[in-house]
Amino acid sequence: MIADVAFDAPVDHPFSYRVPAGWSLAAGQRVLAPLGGARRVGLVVAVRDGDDPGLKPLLALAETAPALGAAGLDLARWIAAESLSSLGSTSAALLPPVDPGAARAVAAALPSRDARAPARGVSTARPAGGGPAPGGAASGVELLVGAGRERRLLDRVAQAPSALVIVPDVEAAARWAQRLGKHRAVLRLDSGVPDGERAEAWARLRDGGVAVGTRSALLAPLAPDALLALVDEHEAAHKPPGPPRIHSRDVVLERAQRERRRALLTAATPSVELWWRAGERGGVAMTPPAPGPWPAVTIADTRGILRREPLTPPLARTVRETLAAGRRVLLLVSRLASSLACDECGEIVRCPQCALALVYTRAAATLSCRLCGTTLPLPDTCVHCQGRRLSPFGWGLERVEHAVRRRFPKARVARWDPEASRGAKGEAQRAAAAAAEIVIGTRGALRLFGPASLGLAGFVSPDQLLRLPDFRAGERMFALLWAAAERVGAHGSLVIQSQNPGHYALDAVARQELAAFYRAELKFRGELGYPPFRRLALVTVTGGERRLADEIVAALRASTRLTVYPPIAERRERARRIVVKGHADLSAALATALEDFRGPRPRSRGIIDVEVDPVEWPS
DNA sequence: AGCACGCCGACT
DNA sequence: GTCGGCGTGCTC
Repeated sequence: MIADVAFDAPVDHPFSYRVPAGWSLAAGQRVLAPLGGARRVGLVVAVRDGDDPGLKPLLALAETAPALGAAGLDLARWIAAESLSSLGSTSAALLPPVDPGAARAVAAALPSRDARAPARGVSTARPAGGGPAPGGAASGVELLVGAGRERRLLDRVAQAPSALVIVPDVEAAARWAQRLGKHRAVLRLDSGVPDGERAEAWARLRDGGVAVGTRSALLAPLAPDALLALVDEHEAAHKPPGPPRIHSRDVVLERAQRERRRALLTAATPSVELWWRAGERGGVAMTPPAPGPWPAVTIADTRGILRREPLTPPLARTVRETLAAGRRVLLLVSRLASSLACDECGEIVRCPQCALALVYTRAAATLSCRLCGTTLPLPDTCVHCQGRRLSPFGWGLERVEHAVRRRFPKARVARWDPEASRGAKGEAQRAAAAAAEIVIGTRGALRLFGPASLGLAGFVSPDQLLRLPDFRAGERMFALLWAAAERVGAHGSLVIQSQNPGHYALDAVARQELAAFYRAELKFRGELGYPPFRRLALVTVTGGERRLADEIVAALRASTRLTVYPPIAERRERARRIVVKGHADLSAALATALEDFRGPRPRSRGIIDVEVDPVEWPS
């Protein structure tokens, strides 16, 4: 017998090994094998008949039963293909860590057919989870939005015979394990528990039960009637850098469809992509959200002012009233963006083709588009109001803190700095923030406050988010404003200072009307050919010869399915970034176009990195 | 990804 | 005369 094994390495072809006599081995099982002189863990992707004396033998089993069944392995293949990544790196990121102790024990038990090797490991065993639910009647994907969505998810999981709940990060996993664990035991598949416990949870879940995990648990084998859930779909942590290079939501939707499984997704502010799929044709059901507690929302126009003083009279007044009422204040400041806006009307200088905020380079006195690469000289006047003052002005944490201390000298003020919020320094800062009456921070500071614990959330200049050179800038701002409103609740205030007071995102928050935002945003996305109507990919070319990037552009241009924007030099010198726009078949079109540059015998030196459906736009 | 092999500078 | 820099290339 020969086993084909995929490794966590940037080679996307498997390596073949001889299977020692007497072993029971199945695709989806991890093994230890010699590779490049080292013992490495790999995933068996196929077992076939044959005998090649030139092959090295496998060294040991890394687990007694396959971590993935046939369906799980196939889903991993789909993710790898969809993200143009290797199956080895993709599956390594989607499996629990191998317990080295257990691996040794398994090795010691072989090659004798020891009773400790469960029958499940035999290649004729049933697929480990992933089989279609009997009858197939239970399938369906539902999006839960609005007030009470988490309560509804808890109820639905409580009613389900079995469930896998995917959350954005380990902290959320601990929190949800506690919430779900009130009535029944909860298996944890995230890195917040010891590896042994995690591996055991992975193996037990296929027999039923409720499990919580981060995206690394997306392929966990499930009982046929298990519910699949994804919490806070809008969180960026569902697609962090690194493998698996796909959004967890896309895996959940694909898995639900393949396995005819019920799936629930919750979000305060769903991604535009998901909201669109919740429309008539997308196959995702959504109940219109019922209005929940909402603060009094004030939008303060800052056009033409706000150069010396970060707080407008409405915001300053509300801060004073909130402090007088003995309640806490959070002032939200956004990171400075390197783009220009009109001081008079607030209009942001944008690319005429792409509508992205143009990146302002002071030294070169130019504006350039991060998508299409267009570079323009600095304009003299605002295209909207003919105003003559265009500036990169913005408020940072320090400047706002200084101004607030001057204005409210008796108040306890603390700054919440995302850079310093970890470690011992973070603890001190956390304590200071917990005792403060006014906290000045970035979006991460919202986590400091429980529901309805805030008297006032004030946005000093959320327009800075709109100035980011990202087509999701509006979505980001909307999500942040909405999250703040939810934290304030019914008995507090939300004050939004803005140079764009008529922006549809502000209007939607003020009216507590989710649909109003998505209507306008989808119109914008459709007109300019952004997701969800078209798909994007970033191709970054590093190293190689000068001509490599040009050759790749030529290869991509040859595809009728792709629109290619010329390369933009990255800050890291020698790296050049190409933006590609495509359709639903983007991954396949990219794979075909780049065939000669990838694969086992690449025709070129240099690193070609492909990020499909990027969430974080490099700026 | 590791890890080796491979040709050009500062050391016992 | 060697030790070692990490640039290219392979790993079943």
